[in-house]
Amino acid sequence: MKLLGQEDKETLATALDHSGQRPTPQRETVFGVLLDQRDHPTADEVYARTKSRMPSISMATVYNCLETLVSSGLVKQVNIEREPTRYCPNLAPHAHFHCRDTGRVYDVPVPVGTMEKLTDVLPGKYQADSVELVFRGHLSKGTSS
Amino acid sequence: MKLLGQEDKETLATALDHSGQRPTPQRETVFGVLLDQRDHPTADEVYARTKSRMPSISMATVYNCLETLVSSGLVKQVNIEREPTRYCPNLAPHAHFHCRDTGRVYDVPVPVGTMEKLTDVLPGKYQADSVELVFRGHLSKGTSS
DNA sequence: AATTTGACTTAGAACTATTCTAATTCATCT
DNA sequence: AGATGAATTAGAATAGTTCTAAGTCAAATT
Repeated sequence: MKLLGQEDKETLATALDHSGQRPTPQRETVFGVLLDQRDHPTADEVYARTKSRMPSISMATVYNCLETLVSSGLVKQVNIEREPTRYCPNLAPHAHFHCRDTGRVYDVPVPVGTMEKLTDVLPGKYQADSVELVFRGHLSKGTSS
Repeated sequence: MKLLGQEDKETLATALDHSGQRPTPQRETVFGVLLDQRDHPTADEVYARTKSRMPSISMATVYNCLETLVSSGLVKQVNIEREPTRYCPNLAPHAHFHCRDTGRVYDVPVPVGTMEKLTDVLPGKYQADSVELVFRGHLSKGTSS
């Protein structure tokens, strides 16, 4: 899939507008890249994929667009160890699994309320507004992708 | 406290020996720095603190020592967002709280079994050998340090 | 006790992901 | 059409960390 659907386009426009920013072809294309292949690409990977759809785009713009998308709340950054930042358009609360063999990062859905429940371990003085849960390990063999 | 106690020295020697490495004055001093002030210092901070006890030490050696301690299992790295890596000699399973105001990182003790239990959300093909739980937010006012 | 060996330390260069800068382009508003 | 300001761009700069190559040191061997 090459272009952003009408629905996604409106999601983007609304979210950007809400944070006082404008939809642009570059932002739409980058957003489309993230929606099309949800494998937590790095900025480099987003750049490569975006360039194949819009050859004139620059790395700086990719970083700018990603930052814009993050600030508008449409995309989340995923940082694991000291590896390059990855980008994730999955807005539902979820955990991540980081495969030591391939370096790949997988979304792990969690039952509703699970992430919020975790804050129960926090002593009262800590007011958490975000919870991050990352597993690291291996995929059992016989699994693909 | 300036020097490593006999007990800690033996812990260090044993752990290093176990991974085929040697205890050295630099490694002992860096380890002592981490044990003395458990505030998740960055390499820069460890360097500054170590230098005040052993002025001739170099940044490269601090990185080397930290890496040695990590590889021997005595110290854990704590990575939050893209901030500099922090170092933590707390080996018990625990979570972290990252204060958005100060950037400080706090250990959050969790009930025995809690971290392990989290792996229940993982589909079978994911074999986790480590679980990382990080909260981000603010400290309610009226609390110190 | 001198020599060898190999691990450890060190200074500085190199690397990499990301951010910054300053110039240009572009769309919108008068 | 001209002005305004946001967005894009190339390349320079930055920062944390790792690498390199030379020097040091302690233990093992002669």
